This record gives sequence, structure tokens and C-alpha cells, in this order.
Amino acid sequence: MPKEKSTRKTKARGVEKKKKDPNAPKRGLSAYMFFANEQRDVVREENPGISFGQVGKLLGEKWKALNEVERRPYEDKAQTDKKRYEDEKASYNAADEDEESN
DNA sequence: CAGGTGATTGTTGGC
DNA sequence: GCCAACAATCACCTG
Repeated sequence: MPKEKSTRKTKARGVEKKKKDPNAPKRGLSAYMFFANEQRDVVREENPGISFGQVGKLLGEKWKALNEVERRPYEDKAQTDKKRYEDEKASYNAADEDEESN
């Protein structure tokens, strides 16, 4: 069971020591990201003048408020985005074999 | 084979 | 540029 205490740990790693990738192929976005993109302007519209605290929270609440079907389009994108990352990883792997000739 | 870990993704808003 | 809740993710590496 992973410990989810502190929200963001940014660079504060607690494990031995892992080195980041040179190309850092990053991962794909998350359904939430796509959903947020839509609500972002919507939520803010329903709550004009609210700070991130409200928006962020409301976003998460509404996010789940949606039904699987509503999340589908977002998940779909998330999966597609994932593939996108796969591509990076592919290049990243290839680069590892022959580094950049440059 | 199985596990868990971390890294990342995007929103807003201020310094 | 970074940080914060909010959520998902899930590929990565290891023993």
C-alpha cells in the first residue's frame, strides 16, 4: 500500500536513489487532465472569481460526479495520450542504444 | 512472476 | 518557475 501522505513530493525522493532518464519520455496525460481542460473554463464560469482552491476541488468532485460514460471520452484520450508517450519511450529506448549521433 | 514506486500530466493564481 | 489539492496512470525496474 503506497503511502499517500504529502501531496506532491516533486523531487523529494525517499528511495535509495533513482536517476531520471536522460530523455525523460514523460508519461501520457490522465483522464483528469482532459476533463479538467473542459471543466477548467466551465467550473470557472460557474464560479467566477474563485481561486484555484475552489476550482481544483470542484473539478475533482465533478470529475467523479460524471458517469463512466462521461469519463469514457476522457479515458479514451488518456489511453491515446498514453500511446503518445509510448512513442517517446520508443525513441528514448532507441536513443539509449546509439545515443545521439548529433 | 509479482510487487510498489516514483514520475508525470493539467487547471488556477500569486511571488 | 514553483507549489498547492484534485485525480488518474501505469511504465518502469527490481528481487
